[in-house]
Amino acid sequence: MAIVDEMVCFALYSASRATTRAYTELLSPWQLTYTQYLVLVVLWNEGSKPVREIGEMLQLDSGTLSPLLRRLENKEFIRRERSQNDTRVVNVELTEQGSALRKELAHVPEQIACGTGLLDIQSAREYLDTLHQITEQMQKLPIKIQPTN
Amino acid sequence: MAIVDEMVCFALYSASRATTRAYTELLSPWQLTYTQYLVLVVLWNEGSKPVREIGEMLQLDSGTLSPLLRRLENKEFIRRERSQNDTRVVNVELTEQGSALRKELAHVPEQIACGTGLLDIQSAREYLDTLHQITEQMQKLPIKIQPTN
DNA sequence: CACAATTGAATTGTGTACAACTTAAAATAA
DNA sequence: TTATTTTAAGTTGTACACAATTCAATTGTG
Repeated sequence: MAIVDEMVCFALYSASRATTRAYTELLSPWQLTYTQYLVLVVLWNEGSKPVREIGEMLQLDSGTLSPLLRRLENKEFIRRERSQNDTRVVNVELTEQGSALRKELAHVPEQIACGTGLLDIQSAREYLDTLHQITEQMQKLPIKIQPTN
Repeated sequence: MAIVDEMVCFALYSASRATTRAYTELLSPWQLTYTQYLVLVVLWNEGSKPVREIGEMLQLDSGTLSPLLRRLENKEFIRRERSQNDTRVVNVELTEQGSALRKELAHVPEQIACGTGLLDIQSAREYLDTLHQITEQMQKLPIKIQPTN
């Protein structure tokens, strides 16, 4: 059984990489990576957001986000502005160009949907549940001794 | 539906990263990454193999493998030797230490199995099938015009 | 044989991931 | 209020992942 689980992990790793490649290929005319696209999706759906909240939603830390946001800023899809209330916080907002991308990239979800090969919403949702369960369980592994200081 | 498919892609990406983190945490006493572990698994199961074949099995190219193998060689878990027949080919073989790791790391699959939360072989296999299907489909995306030169 | 095309591995360059650290600012406690 | 702690973002360093290129060796073809 343990060997099958390791096969599941490898399959997960392979499927994730294949998916990232497919996205990046689709997004190549805009010179966007999958992770950059994810940040844009967050902003399209949620509006301006501080770096920390984007990080929470995508489970990415500032070590990943800071340089990524700098690149999105250089491409002029986003702007970064320090918050007035709390100058530690940097708010990320879409530029005109960044907002316009939403329509330009409307074909991406459709294209990707062909790639999952999932036929009905029912099975897709069940699939999602299992993936969420794996993510949650893996985040608990390995069972660490809680720091007590 | 397309939105659900994008959710599946993100869930895949999250689950894969959580899995890699769990492995790397488990492997940290040996200073091994998940990808390095995968290469060792290949060698434990298949014996010495040229770089190209390892790359085929893990779907990794020489740009990833060459530096990774150098690191495994520095740790003295593997050796690299140019083939006599075809000097383009580099064969990768386990060292004594590298072979010994197999027993030392026997606990890893068990630990990881707890992390998938998959209860029976039946559902695990079904899950595997779907992951393979996604990987295959994604590799076909986007439908590219075949170069005709 | 000669030469063009292909192959195997390595290298270079870009972009994540992520741990560990730094710095400044804000919240809390003493 | 001062001192301590916590928090937000950025920086540094390591290691994939992968496209593109290089180089040498081999294979194929005329």
